[in-house]
Amino acid sequence: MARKTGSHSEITGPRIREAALKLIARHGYAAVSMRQIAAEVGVQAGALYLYTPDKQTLLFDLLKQHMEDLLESWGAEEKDKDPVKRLEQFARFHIRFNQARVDAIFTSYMELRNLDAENFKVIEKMRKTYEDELEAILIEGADAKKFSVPDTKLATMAVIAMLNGVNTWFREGGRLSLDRVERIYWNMVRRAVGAKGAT
Amino acid sequence: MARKTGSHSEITGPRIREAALKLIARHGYAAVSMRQIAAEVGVQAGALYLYTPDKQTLLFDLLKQHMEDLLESWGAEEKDKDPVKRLEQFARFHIRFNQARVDAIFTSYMELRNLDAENFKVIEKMRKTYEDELEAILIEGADAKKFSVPDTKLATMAVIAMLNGVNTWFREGGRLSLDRVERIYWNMVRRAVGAKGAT
DNA sequence: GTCTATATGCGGATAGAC
DNA sequence: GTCTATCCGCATATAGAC
Repeated sequence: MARKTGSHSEITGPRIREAALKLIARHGYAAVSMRQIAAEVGVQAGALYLYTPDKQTLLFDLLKQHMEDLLESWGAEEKDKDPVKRLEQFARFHIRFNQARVDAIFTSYMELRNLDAENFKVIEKMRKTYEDELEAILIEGADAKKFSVPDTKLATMAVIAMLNGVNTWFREGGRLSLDRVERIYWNMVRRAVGAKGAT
Repeated sequence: MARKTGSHSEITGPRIREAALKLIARHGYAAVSMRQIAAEVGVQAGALYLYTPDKQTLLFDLLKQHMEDLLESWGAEEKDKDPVKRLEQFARFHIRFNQARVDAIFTSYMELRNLDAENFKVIEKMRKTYEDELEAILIEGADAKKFSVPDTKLATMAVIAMLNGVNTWFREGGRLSLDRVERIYWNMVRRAVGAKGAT
């Protein structure tokens, strides 16, 4: 109400991150200039520095926010007790989450090398935390003789890589619905880890 | 013999591509300058333009040469008649080939978006050709009831994504030998596509 | 909170000497 | 075949007006 004309701080911040994410996903961090981001938002380049101290921090904030979203979203899922069911839940969650944020996912994988050393460590730790969630399922299932995995670490990496692959080719409105893709991938994951029973 | 002092054309060309690949893999195409590439080779920036008309063409040549290597190497493999054995052959070939050229593989995936439209089409076509090699194996095996895959296209993408994932974590001299990794991944691939018999 | 103007440096690419 | 010198534009980031 008492807001001054031309004052938009509450919406400009998010819009900058949105624009930055979109442009960086398409062209890459190094190839996108602060001027381009500003133009996409509809402000001048100098105005961006009211919201971020520098370009590097902007990138870091994008990746950090994404990882927080990911960890919180998975954390908020109601987990099934059965490790086989929980693995299905993870597979479907991962595919759906990735598909809903293609730009953030793509950027998170592509721009890691453009983080400076300290920022990199932070993001890597969060990624590791997420991978550990999957590995914990595999370990529990293997201990209960419900999975047959010679190496849970490798199986973790294999499953995540396979699921991530969906984003490289899936497009809404194509040949297959996302639900069908989830089902087919879950079936491949299930067999890859030698899951017994359930589903 | 009759070569002039300071004339190194036969070795400078390859050295430029080598240096460019190394730097681009580490920092990204947009982040690497022609001056940096020149410094890595030990020449001045202007000299690079004797070997490439511009930076874009240099990137394209790197990716194209890599794809040619890939297609030729797979083409040169003695193929087994049994689709199950041929799938194992493909999986092991893919892991080994990728591991022997981490920079080229990484760059080929990361820098696609930095190719201009025409160059992109060329590389995409070559990539498609390679993927079709895998799909052909899956189709043949599915027809012979040796695989159980509801969708050969998805299975192709899933297998390639899974195998590509090895490069994100495998390091020579680590916990596992490459041969052991190949064996474990082949086992996961085999089960993911529901392969009967053999191994 | 945003703009305009600007400092300062690096980018790709080319010209011409050796 | 390579080097030095250079054109010219765009980059990040900041200062100060409104």
